Amino acid sequence: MTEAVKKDSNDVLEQQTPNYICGVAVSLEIIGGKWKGVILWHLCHKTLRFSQLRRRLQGVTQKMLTQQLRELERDQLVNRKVYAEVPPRVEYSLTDLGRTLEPTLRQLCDWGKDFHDQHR
Amino acid sequence: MTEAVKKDSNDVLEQQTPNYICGVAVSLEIIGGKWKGVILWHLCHKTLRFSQLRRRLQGVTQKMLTQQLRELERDQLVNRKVYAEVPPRVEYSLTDLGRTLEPTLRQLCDWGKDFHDQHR
DNA sequence: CCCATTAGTATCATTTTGGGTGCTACCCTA
DNA sequence: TAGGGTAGCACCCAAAATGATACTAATGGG
Repeated sequence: MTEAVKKDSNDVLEQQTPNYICGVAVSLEIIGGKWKGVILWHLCHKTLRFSQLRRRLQGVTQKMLTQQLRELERDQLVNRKVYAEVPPRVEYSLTDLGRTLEPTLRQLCDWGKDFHDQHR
Repeated sequence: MTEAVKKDSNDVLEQQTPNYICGVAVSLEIIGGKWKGVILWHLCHKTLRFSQLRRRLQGVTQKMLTQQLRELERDQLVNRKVYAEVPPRVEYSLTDLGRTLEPTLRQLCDWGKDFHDQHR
């Protein structure tokens, strides 16, 4: 390994935020990627069924949406409720844990809009 | 195209956050990925030179770090200051625009830590 | 002289992510 | 009876992100 990590004596005490439990990294693993953040943000506003979500996420394929929702469900941010109806009906909503992301998502949304506006 | 987008009459007025300018998506494009968020978070605390940053980002390769920093610089979140010294010295710091991310990064960090703790 | 340090670049290879297509079952409507 | 709407799954492929490795130049220390 060329990338050996050596000690830096001027630097040892500055390690306030070690990478091995950097919260930022954890969060971005969960809500990162092309769709998850946006999915959660939509579900913040209201419970949606699969097809509603798909329409809101312009450009997402069925496969991707299913996949992302499965992962969010696995991470317990999203509830999946299946109704035994025909045609099928499945509703997605935020769990309590999912709701704890709301302020963060709001900030991401606001910041992103500002950024987008500035860069015109 | 099988994925045709049809109108949903029950749904038209619910489009509060159209995807084509969803701030969340914009933000995640900028700070998403494996390293950018963490890089910014470290630079929030203090200006760092390349090698210091590299030590803090356990596991990053030189190439990735350079690449991510170039993109952050291009997006005007990070300043790059080169000192004409030998051995070379390059310091990275947040721009004013970069600083506007601090509250968001703080929330991401806190949430990520909580999430990490809960899942043990 | 030899080696380490610094901040890179160039060239691969690999892994992760995202996407296209086709299939299903059931019911309703035209 | 044909077609549309629903929420998927399976399979294969393309593209993007990430990573490993080797190389550079200038200088100071031993």
